[in-house]
Amino acid sequence: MRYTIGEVAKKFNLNISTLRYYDKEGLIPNLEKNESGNRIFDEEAISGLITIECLKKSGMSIKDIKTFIDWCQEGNETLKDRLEMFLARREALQSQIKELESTLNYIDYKVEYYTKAVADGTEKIVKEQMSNPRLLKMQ
Amino acid sequence: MRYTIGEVAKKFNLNISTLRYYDKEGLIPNLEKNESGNRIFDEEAISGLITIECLKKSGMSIKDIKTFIDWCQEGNETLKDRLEMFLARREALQSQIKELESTLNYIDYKVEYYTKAVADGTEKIVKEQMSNPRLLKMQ
DNA sequence: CCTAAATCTAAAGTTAGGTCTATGTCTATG
DNA sequence: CATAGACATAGACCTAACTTTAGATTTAGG
Repeated sequence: MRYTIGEVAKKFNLNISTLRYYDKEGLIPNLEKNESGNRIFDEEAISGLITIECLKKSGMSIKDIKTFIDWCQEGNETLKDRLEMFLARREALQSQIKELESTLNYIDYKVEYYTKAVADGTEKIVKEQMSNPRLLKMQ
Repeated sequence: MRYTIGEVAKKFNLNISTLRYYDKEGLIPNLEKNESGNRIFDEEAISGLITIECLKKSGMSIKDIKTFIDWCQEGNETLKDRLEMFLARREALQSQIKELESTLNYIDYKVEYYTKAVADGTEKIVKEQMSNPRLLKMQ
């Protein structure tokens, strides 16, 4: 299948200018254009965008994604670099998830705290009762 | 305990100017100053900063954190707002974690892919073999 | 065929969240 | 008691990742 920029924008829930910006930054190599200059996204471009979205979600910068895309163009010589990059991304993601889980734990405590405060109609009581061990552990 | 801005910056691994910026933005209400104007962070300021860091990690903007801090100053009238905010934060965090886990799943696939590619010395073989079901599911 | 909607480029503008600079005062130590 | 290091303010600057604008061209449907 082949898509216009508008179709792709809708598909990925991205702004059209974001796609043009990615193209300008070199994230979509070999992007076809028709005779009058309109971009045509083929399966390869789409699958590239899926990877870009994934790397973005993993916290990578556009610049670093560009480096990866360049490696892909360079062929088998860069396979090891690419593997190492994904291994590093995996580590990064795993610790991000751990951090979010610990943040969630603190939020859970706050939910408990304010649930009680709302029930009491005042913060005073819960403030005295919950000099919380979990909170102390976090510091 | 009472701390100088430098000590707090070290404790939280924040830039000194970031703390001044937070102060300017109103995130640290009732911050004491000594006679010559130097900031003094007491237990309350520190515990506020812990909450700020937590809310930041949960993806909240400085502006929204400010709204919360203001609610805290306003007293018991805003308890319900605060509870609702933390409930919303919890939801947000839970879906962030889910999204990161799904991203991790895709990265895992890429690791597998490139591990095989590196072993083969070429991408060609793995590219043909792994027209991956997991990948297809993601799209 | 006509016109609204989609696309193009280049370049300027925006936003969040800091970070840095210049200039001056304060403080702690040998 | 000198002086290096910490702190202060105001305001300029920075970066990433878009987003908007202006002005021109193309495409698609009635």
